[in-house]
Amino acid sequence: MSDQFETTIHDIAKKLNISASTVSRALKNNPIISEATRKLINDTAEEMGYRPNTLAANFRTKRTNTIGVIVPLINRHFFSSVISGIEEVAYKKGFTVTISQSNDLLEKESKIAQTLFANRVDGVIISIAMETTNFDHLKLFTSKNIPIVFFDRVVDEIKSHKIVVDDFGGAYRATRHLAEMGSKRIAHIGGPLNLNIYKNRQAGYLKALSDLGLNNDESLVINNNLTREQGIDAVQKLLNLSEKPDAIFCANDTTAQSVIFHLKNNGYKVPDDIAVVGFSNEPFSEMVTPSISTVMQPGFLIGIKSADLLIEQILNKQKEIEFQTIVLPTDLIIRESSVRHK
Amino acid sequence: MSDQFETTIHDIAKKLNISASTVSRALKNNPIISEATRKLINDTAEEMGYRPNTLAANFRTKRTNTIGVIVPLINRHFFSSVISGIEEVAYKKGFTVTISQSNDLLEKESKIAQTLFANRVDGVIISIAMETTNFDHLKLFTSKNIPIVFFDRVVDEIKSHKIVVDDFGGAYRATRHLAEMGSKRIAHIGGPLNLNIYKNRQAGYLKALSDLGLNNDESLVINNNLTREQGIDAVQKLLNLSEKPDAIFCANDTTAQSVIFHLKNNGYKVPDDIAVVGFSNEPFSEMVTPSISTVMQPGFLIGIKSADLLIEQILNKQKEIEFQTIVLPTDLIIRESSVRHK
DNA sequence: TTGTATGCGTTATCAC
DNA sequence: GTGATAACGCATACAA
Repeated sequence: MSDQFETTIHDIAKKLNISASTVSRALKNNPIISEATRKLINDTAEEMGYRPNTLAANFRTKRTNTIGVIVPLINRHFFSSVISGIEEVAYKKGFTVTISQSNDLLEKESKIAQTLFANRVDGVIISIAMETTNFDHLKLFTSKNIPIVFFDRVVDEIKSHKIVVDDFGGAYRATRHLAEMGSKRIAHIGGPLNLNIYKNRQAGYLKALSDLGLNNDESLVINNNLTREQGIDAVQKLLNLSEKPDAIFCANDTTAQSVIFHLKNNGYKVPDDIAVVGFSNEPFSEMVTPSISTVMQPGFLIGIKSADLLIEQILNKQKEIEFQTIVLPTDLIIRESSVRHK
Repeated sequence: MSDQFETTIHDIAKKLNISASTVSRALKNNPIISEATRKLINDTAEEMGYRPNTLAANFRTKRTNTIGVIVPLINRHFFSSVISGIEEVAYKKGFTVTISQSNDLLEKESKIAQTLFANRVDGVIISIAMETTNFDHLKLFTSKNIPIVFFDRVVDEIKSHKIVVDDFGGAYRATRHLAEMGSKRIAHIGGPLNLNIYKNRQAGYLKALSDLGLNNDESLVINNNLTREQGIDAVQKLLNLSEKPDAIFCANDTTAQSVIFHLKNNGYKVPDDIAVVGFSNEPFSEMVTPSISTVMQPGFLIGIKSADLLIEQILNKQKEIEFQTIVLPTDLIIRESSVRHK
């Protein structure tokens, strides 16, 4: 019941009448140790039930082989996909992943950062909270030369690797697609513009409109936090316009779904009366009726790339690094909610 | 650019001409230290930019304030909800959460367990992989008196706290509900029976049938791994029967969705020809058409409870604990896929 | 190829 | 209340 005795490298050394350093080297497969002694040591270690004390090693080396991940909310498909990708890479490379959620609150994000810092994570992967506009808590890491990789919601002010998706291009193609389906008055329900992702989606939408020669009517653009309730409010506002839209490009799928729901409830046909495109390709979007056209973001791949870049940086800390911003492609997935039958 | 100098308690001690032990005590708010010196020390610490070295403390105390979580797949709504709950509690109580996914593979689960063990996590929360039938890798923890809490997919062989939901009751109510909607031949697509959750769901189904006086036709029960593809195979088998079912109770929502999809494609009306109920209340189930009747499991609450129990155990390690199995209620959510209009 | 000596920063034990 | 000292288990610079 009580914690047992633990064998250390010293115990092994004593038993074999060799030094602890040799044991230490042998166990880490240091090539300087002869094959014979290595084998002897490994066998004895196993026989004695030796288990390395990671805590001691971490303490000694000042490294933890741990990477910290901060996301707004674990329980969101996009983020859990990213985490899944991070975890996969990290696991393969012998890193442990510590995950925290900011709940989109700056204060919590800041506390988490301090905890991770105190726990000496070797690096951080983060998508910042909606609230976050001050980045002092992240400068903790950069000031100590601890690498950060941003994804999705990135911070321009901090020099680091960044992984984003082509929000602009995705939004641009979505908007053009709506036009190609015969829409003339294309509305947009967007997110908070302090976040680049939403700014870029909106920019893509606007650029498409101007390229298409459609006049940009400001009453057709509504920005909110993209919740289900706000989606309903927004679409109702659009329906109250004297000139209603004939298409709506929503900056996420949740909004698209609530928009479609509200339209159907009010006797509008989707896509025939009003076509809808969302963003993110949440799992539900292909399952609902009508299935939702949307823009796919490769969450799992983002996770893979983020972890790859971070770990590379951790392992090559001395090197001067040229920071890159990787833009992963988005894909327009055309489904029922935007394809007119007439 | 290079890692800076770090102030230690010795630096503070030297500056104040006191001993390091006093500094250590003061910084940990040990009441034995006088208010005056405590304040002096705290102020000096701040002034000198002191930050505690968690690694050293962990090493010394053999504790990490970290709890390890192992789930089959992070990127599944139920599991990410649980994780979300765990993270919330852990964060409040000053614990860090390390998350790994087994991908439902015993080998990976086992390696993860060893890593967590080597990293000296203070406790583990786990839902075991579908494959897992041997538990040696988990006995690692119990043998060293490191607490484990199981949730969802629990292990009878290991003594510990367990959090499950009332699978039996949920399945029972789902089946009765299908009967109340006029179904006479109720089929069941279940999961692997080495997992209690699926065994219990199946038992609830069977008990309901017997209570209802419906004869239990073995050809109406199919067990598989509940993937989308296997769901389609299973429902096709059921449709090939000379006496087809008029209702199907599926052990998860993914299967329910693929079953409904296949039924619609083959000209069957859901629920009128064949009613369907799923299990888990995945987010998509209320959004699809027809919306899926299902059994709700309180994922977030499971996370909260698991973390509460685990942390309590960690903090009271000396006490003999009476292990409990907490059964959280499930709720039948009735939607379109099971409500007949005639 | 192996051994010796030392230190990492903290906490625990004992003494005062 | 405070101080002196000894670990904790490992890794590494240096010596041989």
